[in-house]
Amino acid sequence: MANPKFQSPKGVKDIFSPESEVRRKVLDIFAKQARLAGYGEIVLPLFEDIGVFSRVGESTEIVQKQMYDFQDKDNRQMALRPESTASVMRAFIQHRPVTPWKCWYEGAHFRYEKPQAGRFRQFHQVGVEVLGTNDPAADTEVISLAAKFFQEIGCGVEIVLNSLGGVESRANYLETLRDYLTARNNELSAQAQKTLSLNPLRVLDSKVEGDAAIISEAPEMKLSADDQKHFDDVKEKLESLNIAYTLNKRLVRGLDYYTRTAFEFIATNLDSSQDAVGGGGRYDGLSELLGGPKCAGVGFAIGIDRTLLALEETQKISTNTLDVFIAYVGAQTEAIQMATELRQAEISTEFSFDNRSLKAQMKLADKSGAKVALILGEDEMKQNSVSVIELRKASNQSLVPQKDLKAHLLKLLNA
RNA sequence: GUGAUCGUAGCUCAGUUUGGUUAGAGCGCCGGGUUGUGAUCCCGGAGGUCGGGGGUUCAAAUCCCCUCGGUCACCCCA
Repeated sequence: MANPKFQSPKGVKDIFSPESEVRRKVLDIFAKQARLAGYGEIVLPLFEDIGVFSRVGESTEIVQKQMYDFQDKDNRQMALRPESTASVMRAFIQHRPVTPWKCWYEGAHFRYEKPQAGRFRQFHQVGVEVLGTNDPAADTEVISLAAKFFQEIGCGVEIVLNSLGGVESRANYLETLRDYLTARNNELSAQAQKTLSLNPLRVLDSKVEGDAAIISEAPEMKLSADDQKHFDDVKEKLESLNIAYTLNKRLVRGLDYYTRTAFEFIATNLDSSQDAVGGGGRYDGLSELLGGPKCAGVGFAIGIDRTLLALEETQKISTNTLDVFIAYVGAQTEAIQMATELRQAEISTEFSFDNRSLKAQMKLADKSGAKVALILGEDEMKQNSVSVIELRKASNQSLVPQKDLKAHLLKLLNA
């Protein structure tokens, strides 16, 4: 990094090929899986009125200190989206699509945080939401869709599952827990005390050793009969699909709006503290929070940057390589024409600029990874033909009439 | 937000402890090794105001301060 006058902002990165190629592939696989399950894409704004997000998680860190907010020229308080569920909900309330409504999305999200392994200020998420049903089958479908995605891209994940109770039992439990923890406040770590004032549920997630005893003695969430039945149903259906999961009563999630089913996807080969590659759950009270009708919902979000990080170790996804490299001697125009024709036939083709020496061009051809090099020089032009060299095989060169070139190449490339 | 650590060619780094002639290596890049042929090999070349700013000194990549950025942990989360 010499002395560039400008560089990318803190916590934000440029992604070059071939890394970007892998990423594209992963995104395509997600889109395909979502469509296969009948989800339609929703393209949302990257920023919203700040209220859309702040309403939804007043006590969360995401809203309290990680919001990338700004004032526009009309003095409106806006925020770059830190997540998309709230945006989806806002769009739903605004346009009222027929329910049950299933959508998927993909795009950049922003959180004003100190960057770290697997954590950036701009990061890419994909996700789905199902609105207008509390059928446990929806929970299961959503989880199995994510599981299928991870399987397709070859990323090992552990599915962690919990139930946070319905809107009412969750609220009741929150009170019980708050009372209990407040009573023992002075025994808690300073960190936990701070968390307690924000969200008692998340104290259960404390990793401070001294808090362990207090946490283990804490009253447990009692699911109502309905909530328990719902949860059992979700589990049963997951089992019927052979989707393995582990239960964890401590799983709480970062946003406050979750109710009933909550889940997380933990990358098995990521040992950094940022090993959650995705998460989601049910949010049956969210619509009302944003001034909408009563409307149940369930969904998840998956962090693509982190997923890619987890994938790096396994390198399961291969990127495309070039098919043909055209080297030319005094025939640049013909080379361009030929490249255009081959591309038309969906043969990926490249040639070099700047009229370089044949030797230089052959070196480029080799480095480009092309399977075949073509030479278009005076001799070939005279005979209306092209020299075809199979780069990955021991010296294998032949002269092919230009009219037969396409067919010849297709045969070589498909062999 | 708290803390640690790093920042020298496009990349990976040496040199910083014990300040001192034109700042090095490997890889990569460009060119050449006779007429139009890739890996390998040989030869040559380009490329750095040592992240930026200030200070100490006869002298700073090397010491001090500030700042920006990277990395990592805590917090939290995707």
